[in-house]
Amino acid sequence: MVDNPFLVKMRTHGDLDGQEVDFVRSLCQRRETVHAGTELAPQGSNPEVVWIMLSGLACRHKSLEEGERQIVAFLVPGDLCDLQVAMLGRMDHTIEAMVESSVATITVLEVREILNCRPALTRALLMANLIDLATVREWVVNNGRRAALARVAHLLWELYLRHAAVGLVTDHMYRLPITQRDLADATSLSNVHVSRTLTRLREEGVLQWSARTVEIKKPERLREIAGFDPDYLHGAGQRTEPHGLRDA
Amino acid sequence: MVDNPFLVKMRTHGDLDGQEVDFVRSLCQRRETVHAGTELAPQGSNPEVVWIMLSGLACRHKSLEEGERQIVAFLVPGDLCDLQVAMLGRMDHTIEAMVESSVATITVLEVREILNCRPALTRALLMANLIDLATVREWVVNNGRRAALARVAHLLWELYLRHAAVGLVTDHMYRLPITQRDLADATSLSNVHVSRTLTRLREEGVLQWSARTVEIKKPERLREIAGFDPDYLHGAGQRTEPHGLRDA
DNA sequence: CGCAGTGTTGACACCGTTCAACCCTAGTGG
DNA sequence: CCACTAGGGTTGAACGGTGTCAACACTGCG
Repeated sequence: MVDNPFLVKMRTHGDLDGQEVDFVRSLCQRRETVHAGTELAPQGSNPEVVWIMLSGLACRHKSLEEGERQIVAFLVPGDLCDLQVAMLGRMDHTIEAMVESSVATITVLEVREILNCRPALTRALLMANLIDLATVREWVVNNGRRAALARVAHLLWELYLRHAAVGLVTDHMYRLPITQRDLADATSLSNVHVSRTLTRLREEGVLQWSARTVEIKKPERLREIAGFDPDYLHGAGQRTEPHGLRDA
Repeated sequence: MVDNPFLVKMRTHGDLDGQEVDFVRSLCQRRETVHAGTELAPQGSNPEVVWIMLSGLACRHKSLEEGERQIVAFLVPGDLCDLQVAMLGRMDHTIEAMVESSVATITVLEVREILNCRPALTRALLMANLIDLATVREWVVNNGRRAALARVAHLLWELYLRHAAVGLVTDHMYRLPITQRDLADATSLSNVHVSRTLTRLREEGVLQWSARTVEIKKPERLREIAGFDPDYLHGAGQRTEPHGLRDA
């Protein structure tokens, strides 16, 4: 099993001392397993806790009339959701687990304690928040201005980097246990066109996606097709070529 | 002249006492006038201050190859930019004034002071941040899943509500001193198609846009065309029908 | 007056959608 | 062990919304 992905992420956003590392570990004690389809935070609800993804995959999505929906973010292990909403708002979208996932819950009180007494950790949380914001902005650009091929490539490359950043890439492969329809809902394409687009990427030997696992075969080419500029990840994707980050 | 729009906005996000009101006013003392086209924060820069828009209009945008660009947010009076970036990051996009604008600058030190000593104001800032985030997400939905007519309608209605929330709507009119190309860059459409779409809205008598001023003639119809759900503004757009909010 | 930027309109092309048929696989139950 | 089913993926054909290109109109300004 890899190390706690949330801890890994917090460490990349700032140097935590031993005490703070212990504190982060203790935060992730209260765990819960949710199965695929569970709505952690339905639209309209008032969450009283903040979730930390420890394993699995979740997404934020908004649905419009007629069953159409748009996914506006993926939550991978290490991500945490809705610091602000838990403190002062109502969900304007839904957070849903896409596969069986393990999450830790921390209370608003614990969050306040962090903000008051843990400057290094606070800084790391702010950084994570900044990256989340930048990522949504990049999605506007991606879904708005790039053609289907680049768009799908961009998303799969982003997810590759984000998984790599928390040690979840092995031999250029990461798990992506979602359907093409989910990918379509994230890229604002139709499921049919996502299928065609993936076929093209596969035929060009850029990547494989089977058994719920994405394998990047030509990283450089994929990045090029995607027109990817990693700035928006603010360093979280710097280990673009993870070397032997195996489970251990 | 209307009241300080930043103060108006902070007050809608929490009850500030007299002392805090004074403090907010004092924050907006150090003003600066920037002309159209000024890049307040170019991509790649490390801002050391936080801006507050007092008048005018600005946008965040990212450009791709070949001069294409995507606007990812508009900044109207009362908005403030980049709390987090000023504290810990580099700009991954550009903030640019679209017309001559008046901005106040506050230093990172002052921000820290607020976070440490002004709980009500801190709360209001967090709320503003939450709404900014929710707004970008809504843009993903808007640009990704709605047809051109609804998309343009949605954006113009959003801007209507946001101007109303800071007292900048009079007789269902607000100033929007931008070009159709700007609108196209925000909605991920071409300028030509924006032109056609606006013509349709005009022909249906829903709105007018001339002399850099948008006049909403059939609010209910516009909302309907847009498929607008105001949830994401978290109450900031509740005064949907401002009654005689005249300059005074 | 001339110019440049902006907006409008028409013709046409194209990317992506929709609809439909079909395949493949995993899971279920007999 | 096989038959059946359901969901997901693939492929083809036709349609349509939006982009592109181009010409022209309008406006404000030097």
